[in-house]
Amino acid sequence: MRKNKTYMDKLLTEKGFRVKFDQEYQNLCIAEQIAQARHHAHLTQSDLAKRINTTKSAISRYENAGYNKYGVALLSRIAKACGADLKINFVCRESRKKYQKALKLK
Amino acid sequence: MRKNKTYMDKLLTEKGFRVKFDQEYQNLCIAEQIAQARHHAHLTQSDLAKRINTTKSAISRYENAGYNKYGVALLSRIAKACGADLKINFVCRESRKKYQKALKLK
DNA sequence: ACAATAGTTAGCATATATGCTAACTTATAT
DNA sequence: ATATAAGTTAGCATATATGCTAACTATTGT
Repeated sequence: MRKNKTYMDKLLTEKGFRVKFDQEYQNLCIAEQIAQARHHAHLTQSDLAKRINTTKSAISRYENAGYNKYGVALLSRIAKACGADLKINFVCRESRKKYQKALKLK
Repeated sequence: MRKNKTYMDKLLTEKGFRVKFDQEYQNLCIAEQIAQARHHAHLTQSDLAKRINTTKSAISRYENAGYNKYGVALLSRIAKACGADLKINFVCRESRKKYQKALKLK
């Protein structure tokens, strides 16, 4: 993901922004997390690609937020190569409400 | 995932248990989380399958922990149908250490 | 402005995920 | 014991994820 023109920037110029944002929020998060983890490890897309035996185009695909077909296996390889662990959790909406209430969040 | 004979039970009878456990821990977690979320929603595999327009065999495949080829899109559909949200996070090992230290965990 | 590095995109081949059917095993209830 | 429901497994067809190349655009530094 380039620094100068983010996916958010693109979306903000489009109609129906809010709708798309809601639909793609999950994916946006994944894309951003990959880029963040990679930057945190001081790696270029090419560097990361080499570490996991793929090419920079595959990394770019994952970091561009229109993408929505992530595989857990590849996400996990990417995370490890960036010195991170991939955590996947099913968060029950009901228990989250309780949690938020307990913490007096919104 | 059946109640009476779990994947853990199977593993415990095998040699090299620890090695396999470490390798498959992530997947084990996903499989278990799906089953837990489904049970929490009081759904059978068939029920869940209908909700997301697939079949019980597909659900069973995901709940059986030998599986390691999860797609985020399908996981997300499953989570929603169980009243849960799928959360995916890149957890930096470094920051986790700090966190554990702060909490005086191991 | 120029070169070098970084990131993106399109398009293709192949591997793998998903949906499906049907037969099987296991659990539950009567 | 039997019937019914629940879960598993195998095998197949199709959709899609992944790896790859090559050309393109953007960024950075001099």
